[in-house]
Amino acid sequence: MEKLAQQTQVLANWYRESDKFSTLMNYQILRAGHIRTAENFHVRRQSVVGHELIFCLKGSGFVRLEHHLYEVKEGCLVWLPVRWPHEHFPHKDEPWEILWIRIDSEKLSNIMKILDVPQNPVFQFDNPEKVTEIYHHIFSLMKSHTLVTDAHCDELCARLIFTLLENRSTEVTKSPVITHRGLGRLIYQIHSHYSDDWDIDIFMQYCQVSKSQLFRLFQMTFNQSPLRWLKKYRLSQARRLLVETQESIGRISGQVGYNDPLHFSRDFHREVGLSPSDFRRREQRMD
DNA sequence: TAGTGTCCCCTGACCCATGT
DNA sequence: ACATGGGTCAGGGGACACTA
Repeated sequence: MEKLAQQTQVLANWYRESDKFSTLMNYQILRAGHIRTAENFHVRRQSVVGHELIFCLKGSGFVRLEHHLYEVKEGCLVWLPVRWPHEHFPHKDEPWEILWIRIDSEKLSNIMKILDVPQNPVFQFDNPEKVTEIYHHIFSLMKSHTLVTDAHCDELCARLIFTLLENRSTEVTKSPVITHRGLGRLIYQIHSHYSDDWDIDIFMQYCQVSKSQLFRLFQMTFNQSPLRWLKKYRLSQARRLLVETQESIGRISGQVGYNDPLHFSRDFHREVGLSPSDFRRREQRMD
């Protein structure tokens, strides 16, 4: 089929100044719009205020954040913390049509961290129509600017954030149900003493099972092997310590159970995509 | 038949040395 | 602080056996 040369069509575009109404709300919508892109459409920015939530209505596109490139397919939403250097552009073969809003709120940085957006900014939905509906509802309200419409937009932003939290709750906040008594005992011990020297033999002793049974238990409960689970837990504690304290990387690596800071740095980089010091700098920049 | 244990082999994590 | 390469060995998982 012959491909027609297309131009980007801006189907809707709104801009809001911060004023006495908007500062009353939890979420301030700064910009919003609906764009049908051509293949040459490309946005590249160093830093702007707020967070952009881009929903891919049709086609597909890409976003780049912190040197990582993510594909965004039809029915997916990407959360872009636009204070960081970023870019987005459509797939050449099927340029995307997007609905987007740029919102700001002092709460968003924390919500973003809880949702693990820096590592995983793309959201997929079982029911994307629910998200589209929220965008269109916001757009219809953006046409007028009153205290009532602003309050309504605030409610819709909260609903959108709720949808994202709900969407990711299975990955982020759901604790696996631990039915095995020995495994429960082991997990409790690790949470209390995660910096101790743990190995498979000690795991087996706590659980009172053989090695293969231990692996099966971890696979069933956490969908990963015992030491991989331990490593992820230690690195999550390291992230917390890097943000909450000013301890050196070497000291933190020891506190979370690594004998070798180099080994810690390498694992951290693999898991987070940044070195521990870069991660700390970035988190401090966000506050 | 489901649950569990044993054996065995390959992979990759870890440690160390070295360099930037 | 971080990267890289090489040697070592524990982890991981498949195949099969055992047992209640």
